[in-house]
Amino acid sequence: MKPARTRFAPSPTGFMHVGGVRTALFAWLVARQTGGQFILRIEDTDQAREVEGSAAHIQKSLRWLGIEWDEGPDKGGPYAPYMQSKRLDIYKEWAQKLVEQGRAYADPYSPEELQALRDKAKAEKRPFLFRDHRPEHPPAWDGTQPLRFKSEAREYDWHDEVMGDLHTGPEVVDDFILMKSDGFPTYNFCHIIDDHLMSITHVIRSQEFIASVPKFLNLYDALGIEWPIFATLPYVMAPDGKKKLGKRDGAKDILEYAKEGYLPETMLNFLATLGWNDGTEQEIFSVSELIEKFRLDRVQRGGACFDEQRLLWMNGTHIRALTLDELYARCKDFWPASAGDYDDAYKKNVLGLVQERLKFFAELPMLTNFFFEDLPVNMELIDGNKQLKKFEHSALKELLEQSRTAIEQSNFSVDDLSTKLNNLLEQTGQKPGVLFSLIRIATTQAPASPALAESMAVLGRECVLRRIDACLQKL
RNA sequence: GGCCCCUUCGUCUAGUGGUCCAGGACGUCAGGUUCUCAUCCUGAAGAUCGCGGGUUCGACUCCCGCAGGGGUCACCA
Repeated sequence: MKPARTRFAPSPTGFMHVGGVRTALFAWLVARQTGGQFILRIEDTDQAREVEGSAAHIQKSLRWLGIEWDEGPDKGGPYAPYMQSKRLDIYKEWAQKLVEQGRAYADPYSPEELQALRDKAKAEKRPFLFRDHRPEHPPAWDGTQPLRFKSEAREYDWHDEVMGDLHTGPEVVDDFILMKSDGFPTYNFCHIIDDHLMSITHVIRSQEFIASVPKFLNLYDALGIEWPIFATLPYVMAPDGKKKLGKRDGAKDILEYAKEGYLPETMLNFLATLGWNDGTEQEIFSVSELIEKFRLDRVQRGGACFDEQRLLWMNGTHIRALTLDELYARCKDFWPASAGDYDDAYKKNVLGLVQERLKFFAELPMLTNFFFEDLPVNMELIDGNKQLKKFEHSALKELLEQSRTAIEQSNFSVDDLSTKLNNLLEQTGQKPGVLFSLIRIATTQAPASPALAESMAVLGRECVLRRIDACLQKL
């Protein structure tokens, strides 16, 4: 496969959510898979909508995900600059070329006049086409009027890597604005110039642009630019499945997932398999597998719902696949405050016990706090336990005292604790459901915890006995 | 409204004429793994393949129509 040059070209109007990330991901995968380049280009041509700091935020998001770009505003490259607001002269030059060729003209209408024409067409129930209202003698373009493309009404056939073979009639090709009256180009114009100048081979973008492609094709032809390969991605849908996932439907800033302790490889795996599969039954893909196996022509044409449940499961799966050392390094910012004084070895032991229970790192404090601090004795845990509530407190106290004696004699290795615990079962004649529940609650004071012997081994003799004593006092 | 796209279990999907009275995964439910939670394992429920016509010996798969959903028709991208 020839090296592809793909790009992600966001406009800096806010944070990145999963839809944008998926578009970037697919473009990046194509570039990496073919040994080509992935370019980041900031499309900041709408001054009114621009949000301060959002270009930096987008870059931060991509970096967290590991979607690295080869050329971009911060690192430059052979086709710099990579920010459209810094390329205004280039667009002006190309616009001038079109004017000279008679393929662009100054738009003399005021917004009100234009609106009146549109309203009239609508009232008469016929489609509005600007090219039906071209001025006979347009004024010379001086840069203060919008500049329009003089389109050529014709039908188009083209291929889209995702959507297949597409066709439209001449009615969708119309004169559109190339340069706005503020001197900035429109997306419709400058993305074509930039993609050409930057030698972009694949234009990978989301669905909202598909209806405009014939217009773009007409412009490519007028400019004498060869068509790139098109790939149109369907939307990521809101959970209701009806409309595309937007901020109102809970589309979160992708960095929120970082804060909650989702792994970037989870996000990549999840987003890639949301609307794409390799034809096998594989669900979990590493990033390198994704790079190897991804194919644009296996991307679904219909939108796919964003399913948080599946994301949660997938993150747990990726967490479990990590070695303990990797996991430890990744979740270092998520420990409960009470863990502060404990050393790495202890925390690693704790982590080993909760690894298979962790779905996302923000759960770490809830899952591990009792390893770092003595929780207050909570009689509810005993009185509400379906095995223990049948017993009188005095009977439980006796049982726990007996247990303490046995546990005290252990060397606190997991094996020895298990042996002692098993002996205790015989001595007392109790079922594990009773005896182990009692000891587990006494030593953790947590509604849920890892296996008993393992937990006690990590907590250590002093701590276990102290907690049992505290519990005995309340019984 | 014109044009374009889409339509298989609740969700993500496999499936390119017979191997599909439709397979996998998430989720749900049940059982098992000496206590809880989780993991893991096993099992169950869950899709008349949007609807209606064709073509064919045979259609989820091909053709036509319809319906529903989505997108687009900006000096936004």
